[in-house]
Amino acid sequence: MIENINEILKKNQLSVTDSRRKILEMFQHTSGALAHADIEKQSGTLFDRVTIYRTLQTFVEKGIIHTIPTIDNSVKYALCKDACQAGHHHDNHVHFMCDECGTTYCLNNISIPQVQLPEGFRSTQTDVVVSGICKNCND
Amino acid sequence: MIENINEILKKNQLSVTDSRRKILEMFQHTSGALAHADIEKQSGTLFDRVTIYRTLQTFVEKGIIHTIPTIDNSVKYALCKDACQAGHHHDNHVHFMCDECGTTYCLNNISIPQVQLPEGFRSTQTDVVVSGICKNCND
DNA sequence: GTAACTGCAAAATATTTGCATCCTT
DNA sequence: AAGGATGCAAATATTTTGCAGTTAC
Repeated sequence: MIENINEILKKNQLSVTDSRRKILEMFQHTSGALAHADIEKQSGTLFDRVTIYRTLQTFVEKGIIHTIPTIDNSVKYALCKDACQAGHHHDNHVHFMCDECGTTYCLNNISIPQVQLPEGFRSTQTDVVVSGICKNCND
Repeated sequence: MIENINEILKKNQLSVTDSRRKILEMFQHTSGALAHADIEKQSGTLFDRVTIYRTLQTFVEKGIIHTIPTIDNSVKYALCKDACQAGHHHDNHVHFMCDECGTTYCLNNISIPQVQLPEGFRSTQTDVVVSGICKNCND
C-alpha cells in the first residue's frame, strides 16, 4: 500500500512528503469521502491546516481526488478512479450521502444514467447525488 | 406578480417585508439559481448582508427555495416548485451548470432517472447535476 | 544546490450571533 | 401593543496569501 502511494505521487510529478502520504493514505483507508475537517481531526497537530488546504488543492488539480457535490454544500473529496486525469475527470459514479450518519459513499459500480438535455445544451459531466439511509444505518 | 409574492409569503406565515419581497422577486425573475453574492450585488445597499443570510435561511426552511448541489461547492439557491413543502422537498429536477458562464439552470421538464442502489441502501432524494455548455454559450 | 513544500502569521472572505430598534400585523 | 424582522457591531469560521525556513530529489 505504501509503495502504491509513492507511486501515485511520483506518477503525478509530486514530491513525496509526509503530509501528502498521510492524506492520501486516509483516502485509501476510507470507503467514502473526506472533508477538510475530517482530515484535520484525523491528523491532529501533525501538519498545518494550510498544508491540508494546499495538499487537497494539489490533489484535485492532478486528478488524484475530486470534489463531491453535496446537498448541504459542504466540501468533500474522494479518490478518483484510475481513469481520471489532471483537469479531466471521469468519475462517473453515483455518490450517496447518508442522512443519518453523514457518510458519503462512492458507488463505483452503479453507472450514471443518461440524461436527455434540452436543445442547445451540451453536457461534459453528470453527477448524481443520492441521499437516504445507508447500509450501516439501515440495520 | 406582486400579488403572487405576497401570497407566497403569507401562505408560509411570513410577514411581508421589503427585503423578502425583493429577494423573492429576484428568484422569480431569473431562470436559474442565485448565490448570496448575486443577491447582494443586485440589491446594492438596499438591505444588510445579514438580512440576506437570514432571508435565504428562512426561505429554505419554509420550502420556498432550495439549495443546489454544485461541483465547485458554491452555495446556490433556486425556487422550489409548488409541490415543495417545508422540510420536505420534491425538487426532482435536473440542475445544469454552465462551465463557461457559470449560470445554473433548473431543468424542470427533465425527469430524474431512477438509480439502482446496492442492497441495504434506501434513497429519499436524488439530485442530478449536469455540467457543460449551456444554450447561450453554445451559439 | 535548487526547486518544491511546509509552517507560521496575517489577510481576506464568509457566516453566525446578540441586541437594540423598527416594522408588520 | 406585541411579536417578528432588520441593521449594526462583533464574534466565529473558513479560505487564501506572503514569506522565511526546511526538505525532497
